Amino acid sequence: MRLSRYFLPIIKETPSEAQIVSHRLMLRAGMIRQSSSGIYSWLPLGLKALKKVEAIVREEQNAAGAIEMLMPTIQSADLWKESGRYDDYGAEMLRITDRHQRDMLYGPTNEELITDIFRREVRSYKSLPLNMYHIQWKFRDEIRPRFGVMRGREFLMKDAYSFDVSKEEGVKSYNRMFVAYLRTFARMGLKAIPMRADTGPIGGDLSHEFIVLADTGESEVFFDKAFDGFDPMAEKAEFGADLQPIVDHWTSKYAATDEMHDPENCPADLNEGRGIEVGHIFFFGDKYSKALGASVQRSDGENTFVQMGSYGVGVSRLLGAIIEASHDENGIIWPESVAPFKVGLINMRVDDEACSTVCEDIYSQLEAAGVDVLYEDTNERAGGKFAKMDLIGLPWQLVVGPRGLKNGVVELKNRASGDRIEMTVEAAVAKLTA
RNA sequence: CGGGGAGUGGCGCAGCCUGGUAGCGCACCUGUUUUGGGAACAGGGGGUCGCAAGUUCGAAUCUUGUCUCCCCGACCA
Repeated sequence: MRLSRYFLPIIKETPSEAQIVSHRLMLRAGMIRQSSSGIYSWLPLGLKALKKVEAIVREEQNAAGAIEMLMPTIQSADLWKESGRYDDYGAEMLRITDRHQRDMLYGPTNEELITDIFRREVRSYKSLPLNMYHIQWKFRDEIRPRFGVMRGREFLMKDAYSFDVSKEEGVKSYNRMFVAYLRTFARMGLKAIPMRADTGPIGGDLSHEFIVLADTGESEVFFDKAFDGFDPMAEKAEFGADLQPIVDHWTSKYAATDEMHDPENCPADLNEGRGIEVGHIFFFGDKYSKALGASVQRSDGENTFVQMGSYGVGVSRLLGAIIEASHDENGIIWPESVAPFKVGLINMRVDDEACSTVCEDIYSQLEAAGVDVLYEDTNERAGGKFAKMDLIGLPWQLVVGPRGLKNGVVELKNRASGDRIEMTVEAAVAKLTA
């Protein structure tokens, strides 16, 4: 992408409405713009990063055996009245009336809808286990939206729903999601710790929140120092195998948010910090299947209410969480796996023919190799180009200027480490396409 | 919902107390000189001052109402 033809509205000053660093940087880097309180438009750069995060979530869900589908944002109130949550959910649910005066709502979650689909179609235990998910926009009319996309009213969420014939099988489904979540967050460069959670309005008795550590997190967290040495990617996840040992490994050590923390009954030597909840998984048994009459016939011929779990990831919130966890005073530092572009190609002198020729050549080579590259080909001054690249935080900056070209070199800068290395064009292209 | 604050060119703000027809910085456009860490000079465009009533010869400024946004608290992926 050529920056001269891109839409990247940078803000030099610190926006006054943004209190936390991820919100400030997302506004400044031209990723998002607020549309109304807690509701945002995703500008091209922000959308690109959002799609990267979404792709990782999707890959790990698929790997764990979940099947993607898509349910609507607008739902009929009927199912919610049937489950009893139409009244329970309260003012947080955005209620809408259509032209025929039918009660509708903008979905805050999808347990009812998925259960309805299930009960209409599935009759036999032979169809189980089943886990279906979608990645869809949700709306919860938060009392007070804040922190940009971290707590918006409209947000993108991955929610998966598992169906099993028995509690034992249901726990296996739960464990698959548990491990998928460990991998998902790790791949985004995040350290996420599963913590025993309050099940809240969704209900159930088995539940974990996945908390990313960040100073600006919303809840206080307490966890065993042993987590410092835990690496989710070290354990090879074989989703067909018994995952209980991995889950046990991660849940045997103490970890709790403030609401679940028990100072009377925890190890003495704990890490304390703040965290951002980026995922929440529940096993709630037959709570919804009973309310909505979703049952299957077992091999013994008896009918049984299906055992369900639900598994959420705050996809749009993750963008904020990643930036909270990875930035410096100059801007965002994207982990390569979720960076909107892998490399920013900086043409120091657009009006210098030799310089531009080399840049064009590098640009087409990188594009041809499938490298996501943002070519800074504007007429801006050097300082502005550097500041902008640091702000948007692409992992690599390739600086091409007449000064270096005189000696046959370009400069490759690593955003995270700040290291700059001079090398030939060929070496730089080779490094970036490796 | 309770408490606090703010709405004035795209952004950040001043002006309001003490009414007289709107200003600064950045951004934007043109030109010239510049060009390796957010350039300089000159010229230029852009605002019915959130909205609505009212007071007044006259309202950004005073009064009332209303909408929106932000911050603190209770609630949430």
